[in-house]
Amino acid sequence: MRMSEGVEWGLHCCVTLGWLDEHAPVSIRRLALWFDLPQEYLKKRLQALARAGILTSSPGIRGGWSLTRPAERITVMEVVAALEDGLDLFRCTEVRQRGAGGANATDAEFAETCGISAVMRRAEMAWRRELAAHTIADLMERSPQGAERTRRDYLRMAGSA
Amino acid sequence: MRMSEGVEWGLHCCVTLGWLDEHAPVSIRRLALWFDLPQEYLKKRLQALARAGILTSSPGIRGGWSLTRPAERITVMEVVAALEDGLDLFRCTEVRQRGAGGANATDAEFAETCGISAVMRRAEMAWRRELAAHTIADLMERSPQGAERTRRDYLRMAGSA
DNA sequence: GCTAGTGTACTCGGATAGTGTCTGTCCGAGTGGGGTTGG
DNA sequence: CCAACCCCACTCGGACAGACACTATCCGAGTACACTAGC
Repeated sequence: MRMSEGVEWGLHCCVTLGWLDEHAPVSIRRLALWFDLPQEYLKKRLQALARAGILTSSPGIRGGWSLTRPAERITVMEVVAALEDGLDLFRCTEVRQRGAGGANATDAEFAETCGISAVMRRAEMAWRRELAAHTIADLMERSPQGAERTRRDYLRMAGSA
Repeated sequence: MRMSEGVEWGLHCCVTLGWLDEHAPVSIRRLALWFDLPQEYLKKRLQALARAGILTSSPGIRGGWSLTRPAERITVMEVVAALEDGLDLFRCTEVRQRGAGGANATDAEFAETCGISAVMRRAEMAWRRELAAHTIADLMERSPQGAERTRRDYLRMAGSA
């Protein structure tokens, strides 16, 4: 069970787009160059973020990607949810009802949720709560050096490439 | 990102083995029949739990599987960790250091951990903490009907099959 | 009666194959701005 | 000088292929108990 790598890419891109807000929109080519990521696949991930209302894309020769909202109002949870389709870490398949073990149970017993499922759900909620407690703006503030360097080097790259 | 189904199976098996403690060991054939699961693959999952010191297997005609410890001292976290190899939901690949974006950074900047990685780690810790707070015994107590029914029907099944 | 041998029901570990998701690439189609051409 | 046109860099969405983990099955080998055969 590993989270898809695209989540990391998406978060870095959101932070970078936040830093480069005044130079928005940023093209996928430059973003891919910036992080040395496969351009076509990264595009797919950003499209997923667009469908979730986190990013906007503008077509045309000066087009590219930008945040739809101020970074203070985009939680890490939203980004993760947009990039991980189902988002259910644990999916209860009601094993308890299958086979000889579940054959002679009353309906009442299965009416209440499986204890295992309940514990898993609690844990997932704790995980989500933590992710929802942090925003893209938090991540931007966390690395002021990165912000400065990104703005500086991005302009240099934009000039040459 | 979905947790492997074997985790659910493993937890149900641990709870069942806890309930059937006095009839231990329980053979893999009966466990697979009990939940209508593929016997050979379930065996592999239980072997993983044995490697983690959660279950013991005994060979021979009266052999089978049993818990190594009282259910009060087996946490859900342990079972999940044993069945999910890596267990790192999020794995930081240091995207920030790659490409043009990381080219001109000082070493000092990358010395401290990536903010994204830190947030993810916090969330994972919250998840693990919740899983570690519950034991197999908790799950056993949560469904007294299941306990009674399991003991009753298991004996019936053991008699016929 | 005791011992050795045999059979059975289990476990262990390796080998192999199907399936689904994640990763990655390619292509045709659409769009907006800028440069060019013609009046 | 102005307007119409064309080109370019960008986006969108679908199609497709490879890598990898998860799921599933099969097989040979080892082990403990029960039962049987022979002394």
